[in-house]
Amino acid sequence: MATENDKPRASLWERLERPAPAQRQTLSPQRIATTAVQIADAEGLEAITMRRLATELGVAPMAPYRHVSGKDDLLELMVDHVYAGFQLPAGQEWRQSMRTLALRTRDLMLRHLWLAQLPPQARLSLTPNRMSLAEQALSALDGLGLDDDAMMSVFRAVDAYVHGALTDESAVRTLMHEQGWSDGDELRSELAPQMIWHMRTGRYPTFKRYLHAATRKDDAQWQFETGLTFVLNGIAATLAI
Amino acid sequence: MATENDKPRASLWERLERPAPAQRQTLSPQRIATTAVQIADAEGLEAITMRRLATELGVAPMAPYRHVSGKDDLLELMVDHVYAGFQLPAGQEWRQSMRTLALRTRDLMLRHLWLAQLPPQARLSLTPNRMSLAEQALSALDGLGLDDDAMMSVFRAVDAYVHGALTDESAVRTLMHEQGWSDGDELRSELAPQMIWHMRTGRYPTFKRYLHAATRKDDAQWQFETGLTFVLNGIAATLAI
DNA sequence: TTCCTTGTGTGTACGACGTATCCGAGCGAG
DNA sequence: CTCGCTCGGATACGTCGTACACACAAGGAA
Repeated sequence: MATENDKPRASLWERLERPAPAQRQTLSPQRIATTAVQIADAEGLEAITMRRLATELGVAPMAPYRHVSGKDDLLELMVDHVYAGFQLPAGQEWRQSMRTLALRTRDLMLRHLWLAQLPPQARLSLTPNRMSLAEQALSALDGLGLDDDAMMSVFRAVDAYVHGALTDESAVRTLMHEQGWSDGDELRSELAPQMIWHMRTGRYPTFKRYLHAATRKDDAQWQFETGLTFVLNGIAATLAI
Repeated sequence: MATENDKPRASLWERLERPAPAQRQTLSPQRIATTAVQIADAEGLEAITMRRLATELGVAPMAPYRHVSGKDDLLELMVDHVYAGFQLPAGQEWRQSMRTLALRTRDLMLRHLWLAQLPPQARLSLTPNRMSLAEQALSALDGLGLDDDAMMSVFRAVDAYVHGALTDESAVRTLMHEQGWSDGDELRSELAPQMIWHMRTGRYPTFKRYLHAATRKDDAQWQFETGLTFVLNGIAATLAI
């Protein structure tokens, strides 16, 4: 016969919403999520270890497994935790809503750099708070005369841009954090030898010119907003909204 | 005194370009890169293990360390390897160039799903082939009357959108590959219980409507191109080019 | 020739990791 | 009281990245 997994065990979110039988224990999904997020914020995603988590919780290594089925589950829980309370102001113009969505997502991802490094499972996970965010975004696009595919394409385009921009931005910050570099100058001075070597090959004249002439090289905020403006203007121009 | 790292050991790329002293050995960075990429393409990034790599090369576990300083170095080598030969057709309109850049990057990332899962170090690494790509993209934007910051912002916006869109797309494919699901139907039928449970909560009416009414839900290519059109139209409209 | 340096692969070993499995203590329901 | 459930503890296994000491080969200097 097949393996005995016929009853596939209620999903994480389903279990969480059940009555909670006398929640008096020292461990709970909430506490686990909070602690794990603290660790990851302070020391990066690699610091997230079932053992480290248990230590931080003052508990044996296997104890968290009672509440979380494994590391993948833990990561999903963390994602949902940081998205809690993400609210989009209602009743605004679509453009303002999408802009707010983008800026708040950026803030969130800069506060939790590990969000940009999650494995595929955790990226795709349909957590309640992320579902809620999608719902809010879609309903901000409702009533503009767009069909459902178009509405989703707008949301997805903004979301894709934001995540793409933030993978870069948080990779830089993660690197700085890991190396203990404090500002952009230190970063540049450490990476300079590599860059200089590349430039000396003479293969990248346009890039070299950029390095010398650009004035916004380190203005991540400006770069993000400039790209965001492209995206929003493109949506408006293409869909005539 | 400080640690004795005063001479910081030539960078990976610097070493690679040196004359190569009698390349008669069984191991070489090329062979290592090719083998590692094969493994990752076939079995995903988690299958990349120094030991597994060594086995595949028919060599002792520690042998590759002679050519690659560690796993991070290996990943950079792999990235450079798959970007080899990425050429943008010259002499085209900026819009066509950016579109080609986007479509080819998508192809590349779908062929090598692990590109979307790299750790921060490997994402940022300035490999020769990626530098060359940046150079080509920037020079395709040269001569349009844009200043250097604007040129880079165009490149970065397109790149950010592509990477953001592809993290989703390759997460889906990675999941399907790992689980052995062959098509989108199987994916959906496996994820359906989760989704149905969420929908039953009644919290996501707009999203639910989308699920029922949308016709492009599974057309990843259409979604990608639609978003890309937004971005390119937005660039054109904003910068008047 | 002989020696010695330099580059390359081998063997062994260590400390961390994720997690399977078995235990026992506590407690509410009958 | 006792049954059975829930929850944390203890132990253990296999795998990971990689430090380290060694062997062996080729080639230039003596």
